Amino acid sequence: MIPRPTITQLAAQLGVSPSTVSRAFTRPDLLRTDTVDRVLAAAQAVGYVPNNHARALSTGKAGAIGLIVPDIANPFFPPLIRAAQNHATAAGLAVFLADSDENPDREERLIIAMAPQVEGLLVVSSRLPSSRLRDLSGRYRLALVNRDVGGTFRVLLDATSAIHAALSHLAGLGHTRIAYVGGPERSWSNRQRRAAVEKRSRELGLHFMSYSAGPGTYEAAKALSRTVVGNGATAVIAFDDVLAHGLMGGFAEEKVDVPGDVSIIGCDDALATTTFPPLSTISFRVDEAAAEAVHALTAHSSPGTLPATRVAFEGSLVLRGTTSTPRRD
Amino acid sequence: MIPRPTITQLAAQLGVSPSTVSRAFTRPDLLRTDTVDRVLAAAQAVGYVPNNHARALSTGKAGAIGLIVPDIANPFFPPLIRAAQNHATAAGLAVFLADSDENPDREERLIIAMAPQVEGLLVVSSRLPSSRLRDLSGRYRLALVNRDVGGTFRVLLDATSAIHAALSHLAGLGHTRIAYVGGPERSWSNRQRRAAVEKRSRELGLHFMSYSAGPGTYEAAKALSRTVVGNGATAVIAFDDVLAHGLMGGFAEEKVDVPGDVSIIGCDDALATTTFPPLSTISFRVDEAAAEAVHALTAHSSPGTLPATRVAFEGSLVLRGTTSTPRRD
DNA sequence: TTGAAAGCGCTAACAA
DNA sequence: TTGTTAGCGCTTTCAA
Repeated sequence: MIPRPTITQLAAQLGVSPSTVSRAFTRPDLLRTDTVDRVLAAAQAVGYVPNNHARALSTGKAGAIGLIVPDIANPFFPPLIRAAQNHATAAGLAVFLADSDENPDREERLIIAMAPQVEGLLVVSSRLPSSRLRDLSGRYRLALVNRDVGGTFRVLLDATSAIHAALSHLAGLGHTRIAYVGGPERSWSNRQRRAAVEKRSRELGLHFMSYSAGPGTYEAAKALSRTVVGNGATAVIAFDDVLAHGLMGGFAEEKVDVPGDVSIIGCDDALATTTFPPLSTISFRVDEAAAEAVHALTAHSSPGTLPATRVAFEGSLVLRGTTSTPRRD
Repeated sequence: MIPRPTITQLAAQLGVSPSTVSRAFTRPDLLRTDTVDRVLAAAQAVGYVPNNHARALSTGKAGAIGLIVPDIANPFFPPLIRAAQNHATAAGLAVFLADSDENPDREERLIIAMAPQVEGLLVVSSRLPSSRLRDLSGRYRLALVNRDVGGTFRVLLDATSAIHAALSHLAGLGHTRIAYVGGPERSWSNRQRRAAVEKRSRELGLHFMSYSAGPGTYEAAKALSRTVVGNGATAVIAFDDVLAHGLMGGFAEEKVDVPGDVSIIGCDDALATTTFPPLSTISFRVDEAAAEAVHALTAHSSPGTLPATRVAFEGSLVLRGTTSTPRRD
């Protein structure tokens, strides 16, 4: 590992002051263009790279944001992470990623440990109680994603209208018995989606049934598949695509035809067309949501906590191959 | 955002020197236990958290490692990332994650940008040419995963013996025409796996065919499915589970039965039993590999570059439901 | 347009 | 066992 040249060494070598070198990088507008060029060229030549820690210490800006997700292995998160990463990079910031492992205590410890080292934290699909989140939001610069807590900055992926569309679609097909298969109980999205399915089902005069795939895993959903059809549901809306996929796996084993015997609609559009038949789902503009949150964090208009703001992106229903008219009995 | 107390303020408030506070955190063994307790209690009370940047600047240790992967959305990586994260956390280090987007140039830029800010970099499944990697490894503290470049520190997930087992298994079942469906050409794993399949096929007197699913996506593999069976393969070994899954998707659409008409074996065990039928695959001890690499990075025995070392973990064949005897023609 | 100097918060000799 | 002091590398007034 070649010892890294410092700003002072570069300056000495060039016969200028350290401030000049510094300015060549941070405020080139204050320097004559040829000095800037000279400094940059020399920096390039000796492989000078600014020391981020020194800069952070001096300026008080960390040059990084943090990103906390409950489960990186859930296919919903990687696109979100990538988007956040790209937007942060564009703003000249690195990103610290952490996985809370669906554990609220671990999540809180992560927030407290990371917050001081970064300019702000993107907390996605938090599993913390609202009161804790409100409290933490008052102490640290947090942008919540997919968690609707009053008094905080939050960007939401709102499935409500898409769920309405989904139920209208199913009702139009002739379905009358609808099941919702939920995911993690601490998930705001889960609660929101269940409520939307239930409310809209009642409005449309459909019979509503609710199930919970405890931990929200493929396996848990698969284990539920028999029960769901056994209770007469002809269409199911799943909390997310992982659960929808799990149900499909269960149905395949039990020779329950999708969509012949049962229609399925997932959520998140995380699986694209990798299921067979391709899964109908609810799609979100995840990239825009990430951009919004990152932007809020990096807009240095206000140095402290973010203003209480609620931004919601609506999802849209994407029909592929897992819905059809119910089988006549 | 409450302004963060500094070590000096805490010290003043306690009537001790800053060094005492510092030592309470870093070298408590040098202090009387009751002073340590007193300091820690006060720190807790006022919410003091050490400033990582100041510490890093002072000690020269960054308190973080970097992690670069080519595509976070590929299900192979999240478990690896989690494992690395857990081991790093256990060593008191944070982790910076970056996604190179399968782009070698971007990967190199990331290495150069991140290396100075961290204690070391875990570069997973690098897409850079070996010569670049060797060069970068000489300049920065890198631990490569899944890339076998002489002169570097690398930990490999070696599929060779498991592929031998897979081919013996298929040959035993009566298969004679084997196809390999490859992934990203820049992937060392891909080249290694293809070579292993080819070599072993010849040894067993099997007819070997090679295909490439260009970008290594589900869709690319799916598009290849017709060709593969069309050319008479009765068994296919895929570069990874994503490709295996894509082939299964294609076969399902074309009413080609798995494993009745064609047997499939994937690699990485990234999909668990979420396919139907459950995918036979090659499984690796990813967690151990990550631990090995993180450990090498954090073992401060040597401060500079890591020693040239080659650690290989063998994979194992996991038979689930996608292989059987070939259909008689 | 550039330089001098102070200081960001912490650690680590060296003293006491 | 604790305190004093001098930086770590950078930015940023303030002067020139």
